[in-house]
Amino acid sequence: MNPLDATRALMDGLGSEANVCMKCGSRSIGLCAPLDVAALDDMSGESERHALEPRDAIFHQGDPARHIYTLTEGTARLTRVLPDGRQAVIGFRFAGDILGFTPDKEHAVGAEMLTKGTVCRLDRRRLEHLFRRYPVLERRFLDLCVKELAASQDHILALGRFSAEERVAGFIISLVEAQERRGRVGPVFDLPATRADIGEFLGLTLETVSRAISAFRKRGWIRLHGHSGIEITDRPALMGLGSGEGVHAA
Amino acid sequence: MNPLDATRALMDGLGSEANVCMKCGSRSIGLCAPLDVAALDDMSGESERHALEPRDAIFHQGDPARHIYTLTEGTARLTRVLPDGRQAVIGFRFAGDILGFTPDKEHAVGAEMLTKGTVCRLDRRRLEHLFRRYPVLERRFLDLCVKELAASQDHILALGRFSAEERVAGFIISLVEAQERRGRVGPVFDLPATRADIGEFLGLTLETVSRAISAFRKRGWIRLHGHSGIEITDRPALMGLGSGEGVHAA
DNA sequence: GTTTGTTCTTGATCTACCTCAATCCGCGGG
DNA sequence: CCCGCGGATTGAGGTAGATCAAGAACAAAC
Repeated sequence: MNPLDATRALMDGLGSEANVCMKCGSRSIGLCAPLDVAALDDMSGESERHALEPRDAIFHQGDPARHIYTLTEGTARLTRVLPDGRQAVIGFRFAGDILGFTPDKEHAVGAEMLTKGTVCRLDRRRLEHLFRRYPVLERRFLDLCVKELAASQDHILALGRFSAEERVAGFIISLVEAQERRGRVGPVFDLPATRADIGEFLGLTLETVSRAISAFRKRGWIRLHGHSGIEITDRPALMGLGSGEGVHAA
Repeated sequence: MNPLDATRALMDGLGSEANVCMKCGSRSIGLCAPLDVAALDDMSGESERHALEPRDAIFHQGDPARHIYTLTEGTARLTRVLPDGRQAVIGFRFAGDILGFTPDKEHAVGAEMLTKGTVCRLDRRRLEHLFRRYPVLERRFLDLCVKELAASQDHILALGRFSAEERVAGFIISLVEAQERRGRVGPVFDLPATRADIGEFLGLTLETVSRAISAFRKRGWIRLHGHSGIEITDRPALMGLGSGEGVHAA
């Protein structure tokens, strides 16, 4: 069921390699950022890397929450399904983000890859040991957690008070900023998700998302390159709309 | 401006009293829950208690975030205002909850009391020292943070996918559960907030909240006692609606 | 008990977004 | 090159909830 099980045999060798962590592209932004070389070496032995394809699940909603994951490459989607089948996208995650920490015994959300990528898997108990050995790691974890909480509050604000266009504009801006924080430059970037995914994230339908994007295009705020490529041509306009400046926007 | 400043003189004596923490009603549910007597004694010297009246601000959006607060008695509201004046209620907080932690230098949200109550104020830097002295405290803080993150995701789900009645039902249920976790029993409990506050929390107008509550009353799911008193007479019905069972609800 | 102000309720209308439906685009395979 | 299919776009009409407006219930002060 879980594709990680299927790929385990293939990847097991990698996990024990001495200095995988040293080569990790997310070393400078993820959980491990504050660790020194010795600690990273230690960490290599505790973690397993897994390569994943688009649409692969990292974990399912309801799975026992035995591991914590770091997304080291690629983009993932956090989803939650309701008893009656409705689905919501809780968030998107990028290289360096942590996935799967929960106070409960089971995952309340599911996580699936949107692109190819890799995750780094850590046993929850071993992480607790690591916390004891490297207090700076626990501090880092707490920081990331508080940051995520702040981001959640932004999203709550957007869902509760923003119009459709404001939400889409804010989403595009936050994506660009997330990419820039990870070193991506250049005017055109890729939407990692379909209109349907974006809609489920923003509490809108895919048609409404599409209409908002079309409106931005017609106003000359963005240019589209294929379905997923977006070039921002009027960033201030987009930012103004997406951050709640309301009708006073320039 | 900040009412804490105004009441400081009045309360300063209290803060230095040796064993305030021992008498603290929130000792068993708040941040300090895992601390032993010696640590609590230590903590007493680091924290200041403040009594607050309804509508008093604990801190304002934009204030420098120099302190962390524990709400020891009463109910508070977290709000956020947008550049154009729109306001959203990000959440409600009860005895034992922590307020005001943020990764930034300024508070991104404001916090105001809805009832009379008391808060316990801790300097952020001193808290870091305490973390070093009592690692169990940092662990506790992390736990509370992760729990809050899970609650935020629930709220995101509700705002994005729930109908007005579902949101109001879910809100009432979550309130009751929060009260019960704090020892409150009995069939009738008080809504801590006005219809307007509830609406701003749920992304609805006060009229829509009122209509939902009226609908529940007409269905015999609740009885009202004055404006804020609610007695739940059909809890399964409310829970079914409020947890996303959709049209299949019994 | 009356007054006064606040909060809540209920009704009528309006609108942003949803829903349903048709067409279009872009990309990979034959 | 053309086909086929999963997305994306665009249009037309419906609806949940917003908005505007009038009263009613409640609470606190006198």
